[in-house]
Amino acid sequence: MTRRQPAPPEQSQRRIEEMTEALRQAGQRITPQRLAVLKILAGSSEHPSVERIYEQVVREFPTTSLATVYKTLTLLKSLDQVLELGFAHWGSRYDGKTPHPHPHAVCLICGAIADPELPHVEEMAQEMARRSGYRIDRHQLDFFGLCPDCRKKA
Amino acid sequence: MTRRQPAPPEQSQRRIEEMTEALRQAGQRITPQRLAVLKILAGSSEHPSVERIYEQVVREFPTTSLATVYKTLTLLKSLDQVLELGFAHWGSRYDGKTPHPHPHAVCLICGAIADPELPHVEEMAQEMARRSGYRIDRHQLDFFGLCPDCRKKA
DNA sequence: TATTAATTAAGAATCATTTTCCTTTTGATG
DNA sequence: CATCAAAAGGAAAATGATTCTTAATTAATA
Ligand SMILES: [Mn+2]
Ligand SMILES: [Mn+2]
Ligand SMILES: [Zn+2]
Ligand SMILES: [Zn+2]
Repeated sequence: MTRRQPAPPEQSQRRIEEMTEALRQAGQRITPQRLAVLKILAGSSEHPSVERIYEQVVREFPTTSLATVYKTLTLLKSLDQVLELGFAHWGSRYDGKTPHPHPHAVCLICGAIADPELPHVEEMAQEMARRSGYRIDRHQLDFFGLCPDCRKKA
Repeated sequence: MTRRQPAPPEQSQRRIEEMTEALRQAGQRITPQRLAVLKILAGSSEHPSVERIYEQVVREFPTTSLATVYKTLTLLKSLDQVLELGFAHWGSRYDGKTPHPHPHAVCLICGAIADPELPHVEEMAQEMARRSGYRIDRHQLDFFGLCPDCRKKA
């Protein structure tokens, strides 16, 4: 007897547990639909859109509505278990693997999103706080351009 | 006889001329409505919203429609004469004084936006290009928190 | 099993922005 | 100055992502 679904890699597994634990601690139920959303967030590094998450949840639970996906994301956001990348013109994208703020490279053609580690980000946030007088709580640092694939094709 | 309107400061005046010149070079007409939008953009450091710009234009030209403001902003964006700060949840804000990308501090309570000079921004963009393999064309670097006023009140 | 609260589905509503379509204005030309 | 074509403006409808509302379903637990 073979597995129908490939087992999630351990790192993804760990994130699923972190997220379910966060929900439990907040007194929230782990429903099948929520678990499906969690798994997609923990297993995907493409920074999926709501629509993309919904497509995948519907495969497993065909009656699921978009609103449920939105609500689950709002809930996870409030627990800092997912990072929302809010774009004005293309709708939001979500990162469930690395839920704290970090910089992103965004392809203007195909929408691919990469998140390489960048040094000096925290220093920059502190410098911004110092110079502006604002208390800085979070940031969204987006660099827009063309991904390697689209550069070749362009 | 006194002036009804305060004369715009020279720096603002220079920006108005730059913008009108850019429109002319693009073969676009300088209509009264467009000029009104230009003046507001050149004279305001609050990073006004569309709504805010509209309010002020309507004072001078009461029949102006929101669509005209949107169309003018789209035109100015295409000429790189205004910088759009696109926020997913609060609508866009515009900077006509400094139309090239630069970092901002955004108050989550009152919506105030500051733009102190920050060093090492270009280095960071280059580092992002190097590490991601993307060709980076522009960026939007937003730091969210509380402005000095709202810190006191909170 | 009964009680209660949480969650869900489905569709309506919202809100910023864009589009459509018609009217007005503009600038060139005679 | 009169005429005309093109550009721009105005009003309202359309759009699209997101949120809200309501009623039905489900889960927790007494
Ligand atoms: Mn990321
Ligand atoms: Mn600015
Ligand atoms: Zn690409
Ligand atoms: Zn404030």
